[in-house]
Amino acid sequence: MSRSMEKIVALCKRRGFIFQNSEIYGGQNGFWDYGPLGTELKRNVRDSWYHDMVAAHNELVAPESAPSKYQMVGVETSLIMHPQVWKCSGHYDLFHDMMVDCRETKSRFRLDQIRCRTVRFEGETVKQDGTEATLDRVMVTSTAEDFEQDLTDQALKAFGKKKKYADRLQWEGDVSTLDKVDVEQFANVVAPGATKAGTLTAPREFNLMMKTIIGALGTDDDAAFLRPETAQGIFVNFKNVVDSSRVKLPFGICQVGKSFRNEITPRNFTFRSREFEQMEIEFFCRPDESAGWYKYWRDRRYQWYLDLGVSQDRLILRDHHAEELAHYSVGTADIEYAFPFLDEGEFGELEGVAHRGDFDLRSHMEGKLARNADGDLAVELNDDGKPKHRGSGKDLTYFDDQAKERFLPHVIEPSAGADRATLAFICEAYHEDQQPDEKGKMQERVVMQFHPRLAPVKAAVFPLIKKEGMPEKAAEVFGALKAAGLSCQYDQQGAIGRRYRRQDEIGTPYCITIDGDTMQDDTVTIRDRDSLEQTRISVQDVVAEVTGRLGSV
RNA sequence: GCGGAUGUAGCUCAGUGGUAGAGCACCACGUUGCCAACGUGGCUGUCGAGGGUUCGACUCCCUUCAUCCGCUCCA
Repeated sequence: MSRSMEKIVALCKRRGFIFQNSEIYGGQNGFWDYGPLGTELKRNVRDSWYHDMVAAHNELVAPESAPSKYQMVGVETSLIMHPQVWKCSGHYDLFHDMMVDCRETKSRFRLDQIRCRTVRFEGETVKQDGTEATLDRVMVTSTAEDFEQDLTDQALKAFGKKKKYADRLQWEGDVSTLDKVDVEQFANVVAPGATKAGTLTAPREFNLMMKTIIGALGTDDDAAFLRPETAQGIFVNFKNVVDSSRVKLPFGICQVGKSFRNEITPRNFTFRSREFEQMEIEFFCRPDESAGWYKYWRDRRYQWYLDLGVSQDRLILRDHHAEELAHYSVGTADIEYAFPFLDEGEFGELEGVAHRGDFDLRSHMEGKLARNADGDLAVELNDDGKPKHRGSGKDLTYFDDQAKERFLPHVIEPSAGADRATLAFICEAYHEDQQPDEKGKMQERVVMQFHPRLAPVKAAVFPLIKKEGMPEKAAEVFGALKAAGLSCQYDQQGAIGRRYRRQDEIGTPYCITIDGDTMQDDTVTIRDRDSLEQTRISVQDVVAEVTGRLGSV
């Protein structure tokens, strides 16, 4: 079986799943459009998620393996939020990085992460890139953890000296970081790992948040951002939801919606896009119960993909290592899929389940948090001792009227990518197999083996031939399926085998054919996409048979 | 952002400094009638975009956009 990404992308385009955005104008890097079938598919992904997580959740019964009963509600919040939201959440600071590229080593660095120090070596010189000049004083750099040692190594390497001459280096000034160095000086800087000086480009700002302007006469003062995640819309509405909807801890607030990030390198089809859709849950619970809920959501969300047909061989639940954790996170697990565009043994993130403690609610209460010298989270202060980004000042604590306690809930965040999930389901569905044609000769078949709940078209209806009343009868059956709310296609074009193959290629699970017998005894055949098995059923049972086979949708 | 490759019909691809091609798909008619059938006929192109060289550019040159691969980046 070949799962080459190229073939999957071609099929997506050919059959109207996914198109390049603005394609007739040459395309737009990092943006994709869903065609008719892709729209149905993605809607089924979203609907399945919302149905399984929220709509069908019974708050009166504790699911097996859940620590207790819980409630689930939804919100739908605006794409653009108050700019202060992003300052307090930490996105504003973290998304604005000054970066430099090295022309020699082809590597890219965050300016503030490069340590540097000026050095000379007894009249020895270093070549300058792009000129004939030789320098007797250069600034060496390091991104290593042990930068003191690394700076020494870099300096010796630059001057072409052996390690034993380390004590003959003449250092000037203290170790600094490159963001504090004037750009004019960059010609004398030896980049990490480089052999010549002056290979760094001028620093460029990488603004990962998408900026926009509010107001018809908007100036830069009216700058706002398109949200880089939907989660903050939930956090800032936490109090509203608690005050308005009689929810009691533990409960989750869910949201499905678009988010935007200026990814540096959009790549791999829809996997890394600049506009993408998230399906997020922020689950609020008592701090002392948070570990149990974290485990519950990890397993629950992993199982969700398996239940929708993703094979266990290609789906992993991976706990982050301690050093991989974001500064606020107590624990994070990724649900990852072995996409065909990745190397063997590599996985791409579909969803992150994070234990976020009280970080988010606290941030919006008190202001932007950062780790202090003791390693505790505290409001980040400016040099003048005032909060760097002031919070809302609103009380976001929760009063537990059973325990008579007031506290800040902890949060478990299962954050799924709707486009990534859709892409994973597409990749997972793609199969090539051999099926016999009418002469019994084996023919290559492309079949999208979508789980029936996700299949963009649930059933297709064919009259075996275009006359003898069959099209009319087929139209009746088609009408009944449509009236039942099922996404269906009617096709009387071409040979029957070709019509089956067309449906296989878009993953339609069931094909219903009206033939000569139908006209006699009012029965039709229903053909299964994966087994090719045909069963004869009564016309009046068609809707019940199809909905029955589809299961709960 | 860097390096390499690619871009021609709906799809897969050929092509040459001198009138744009094939197969498949699609549509119509006929024949057949349950797994990519056959016959006949038909439709389809800003040769990714912009500029330059040339009498003439799909072809040569420059720029640009997009996709893929490798680096890099990814709170």
